[in-house]
Amino acid sequence: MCPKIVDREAKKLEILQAALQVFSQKGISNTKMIDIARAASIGKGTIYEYFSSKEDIFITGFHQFFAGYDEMISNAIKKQDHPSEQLKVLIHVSLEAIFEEQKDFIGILMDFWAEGIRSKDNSMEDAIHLKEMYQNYRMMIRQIIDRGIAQGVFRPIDSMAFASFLLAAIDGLMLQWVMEPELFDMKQIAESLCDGMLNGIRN
Amino acid sequence: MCPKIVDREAKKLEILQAALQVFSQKGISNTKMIDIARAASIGKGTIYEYFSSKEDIFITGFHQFFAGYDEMISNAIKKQDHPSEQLKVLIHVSLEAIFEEQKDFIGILMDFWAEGIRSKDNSMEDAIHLKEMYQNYRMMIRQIIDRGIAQGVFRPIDSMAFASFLLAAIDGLMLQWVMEPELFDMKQIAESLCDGMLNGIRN
Amino acid sequence: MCPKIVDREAKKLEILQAALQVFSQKGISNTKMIDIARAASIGKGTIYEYFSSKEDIFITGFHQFFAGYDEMISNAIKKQDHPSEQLKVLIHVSLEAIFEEQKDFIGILMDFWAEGIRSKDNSMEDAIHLKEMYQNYRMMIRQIIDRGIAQGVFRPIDSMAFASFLLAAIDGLMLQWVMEPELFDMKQIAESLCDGMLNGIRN
Amino acid sequence: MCPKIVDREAKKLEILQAALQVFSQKGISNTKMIDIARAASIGKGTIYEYFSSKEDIFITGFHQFFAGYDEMISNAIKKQDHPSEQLKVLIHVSLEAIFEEQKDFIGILMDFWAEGIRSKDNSMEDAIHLKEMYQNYRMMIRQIIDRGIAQGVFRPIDSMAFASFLLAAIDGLMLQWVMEPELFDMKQIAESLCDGMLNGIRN
DNA sequence: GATGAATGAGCCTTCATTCAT
DNA sequence: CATGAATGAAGGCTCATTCAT
Repeated sequence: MCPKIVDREAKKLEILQAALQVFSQKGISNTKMIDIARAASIGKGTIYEYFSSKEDIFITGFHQFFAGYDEMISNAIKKQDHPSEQLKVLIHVSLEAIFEEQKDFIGILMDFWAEGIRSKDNSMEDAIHLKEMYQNYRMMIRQIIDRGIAQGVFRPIDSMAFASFLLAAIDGLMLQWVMEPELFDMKQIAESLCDGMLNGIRN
Repeated sequence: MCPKIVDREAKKLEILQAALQVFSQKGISNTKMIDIARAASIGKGTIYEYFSSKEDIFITGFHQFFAGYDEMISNAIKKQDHPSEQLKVLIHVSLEAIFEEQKDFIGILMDFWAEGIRSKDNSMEDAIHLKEMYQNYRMMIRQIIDRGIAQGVFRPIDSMAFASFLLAAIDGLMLQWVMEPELFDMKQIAESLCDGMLNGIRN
Repeated sequence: MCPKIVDREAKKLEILQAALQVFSQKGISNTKMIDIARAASIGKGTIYEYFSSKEDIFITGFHQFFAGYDEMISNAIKKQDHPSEQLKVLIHVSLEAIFEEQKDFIGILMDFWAEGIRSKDNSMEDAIHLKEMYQNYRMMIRQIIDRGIAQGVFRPIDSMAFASFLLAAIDGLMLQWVMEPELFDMKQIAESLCDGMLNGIRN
Repeated sequence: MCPKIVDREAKKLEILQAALQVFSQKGISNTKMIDIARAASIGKGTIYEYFSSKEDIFITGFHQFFAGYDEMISNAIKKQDHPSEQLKVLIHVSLEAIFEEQKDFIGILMDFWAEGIRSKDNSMEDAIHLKEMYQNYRMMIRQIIDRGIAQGVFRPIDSMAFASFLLAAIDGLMLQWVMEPELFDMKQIAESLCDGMLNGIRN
């Protein structure tokens, strides 16, 4: 709470934002410390006042990125009451919000993905936990479905399998969007996905 | 056609296979030229007799990998006549065959994906064409659907959108499988996907 | 004489003590300015209010260390009157006192030694004068011997050579003690050295 | 025995010699890899083909240096039969030979010494074993003495203590010689040391 | 053709020193 | 005066590529 700490935290965040920016543009393994320093308008050495290594920046960025993502979706869901609406919101936010609010950072999502997958054979495995992140996401979906089933608005489907398919569809669509943004109208795609999914499970 | 050339081509392929093997195990950016050389049981310098650079190996490997993938699917489809069967086969082969026949190479798929996406901001863009590969894949699906519609076995849906969704589901499921292979029984997942997709479009 | 100046000098000394402490523990080239600052419970920048550089600290510490050493021995000798006793005291103090009174600082002696020797090919040569320190020490011994010879208590030996040998023995024994303190009982060693030396020159 | 190995070993030795040369001139911690490379007339990276790190060079050099020293002394002793002669030879070789045959490398002895002592608080302790080297040296002396006592040529003194004193004298004299080479005539000093030591123990 | 020894550009990281507060 | 955040020069090390044999 003392001003020093606030300043340091703020600056650390600033550097992190700069790093995410650069990661997004050049890819993680192509990003040099000097790039981050320049992006943050600081000296190369200053980065090490706030992060212990390049990997530290990556991991911190990774978590911040997904924490923000999670929070965005959680918040959106909490505002809804009805399971159908919650599912709609989840799909829409997952696919749309990120492009609107963090359009610049979409490249990095793919990078984090790749690195996260790669981290299985890595020293980073303990720090990355992409698996757990997916589990959380899957759980979020399952709970919506299960509540919907309990309330009788959804048919008694295998909520786990459904969650996996929905997750797969969202990720897969993102992947295609990244490659050809001009080909996809995300809003419409999201709408279609909602329709398809809800039609399939509505009672 | 002279034997020398055949030999050269054969050796180039051998190196490529070795490279793919190593890429698969260590990730592309963690693979050193010496690793490839050792895997191919040749000298480090010899690689440069067949490839101009590490990037050349990557790009050639990239294309060979996806060409093989494409061919596998194309061949499987050709053996079928009925659009429903073709769709089934496409899904099964896409999800299963790769794991069965190239189980060792699954890691590399993710890597190529990541690099392919990354190549958008890269000098490699002209050489990678991940976009075109996706287009081809999408087209394969569209043609099946369109023929099915023409034959009256499928409802007159938006075949392009359908292809995108199917592609998305396949990619997304793969992604999840890579992270938690033990969680997914691919055969069953593929079956479910077939059912869901075909039910949605069958006339 | 104004209090400010006294304060400054006192603080400078405080920092120097802290520096010697750290030098002793970590070795000189492994000691960072931040270590000294922390040991002195001051800010890193504050050191530069009292010393112009790390080298300045080293040199000042070097001189203070040996000045203290010299003073200790000189004082001990002055309390004695008889040359034999003076020689005994010199040997005992040289070998024992430092371990008893400055046990913590024994590591640093070796470090200063090494740096002092190294300084021959160094920019520090002008500041270190290890050679002169040895000369002083040798002189101290010579004067005792010469007085002893004059008084007829010692045989008319080559006092310079004797001083060198005694110095050599003291340094060499220290060196061995540093490596294996548990192997040597300094008090006993000192006693033996006294006996041997005095026997050799006593009239 | 195959030529490759011979060449590699020869080159490794060449680099080591160059490194020792530079160590000797600039001190170990002031020696940069580029200095060694230039001294060996090779590229910076080439060093790493033969040594894994700067520390590796230091440790290898350290051992080679002392191994050479040991061998020189052992060989000289073996040529003598009588304990008195062996002791004489040991003293002379220890003090003289190194200056004559490796005059250029005398600076490095001090450096290795300093580093060896410092290594007590170091990760290098396991690799350096300065303590063991001293033990070996001490043992060499003890065996000569013990044999002399057994043969009745030496008085029944404490051979361990004697060895320590002799060692101390040798090291201490070296130390002074390094600082003021012009002040000492090593041959004469060695002669005096022989006389003193032998007189003290001869039966 | 095949090889692996040699290379040096380029990277991450450290740390003595500076300077605005 | 005191401070510690900021700095950038410098160093150890890696590795894709070259080239003499």
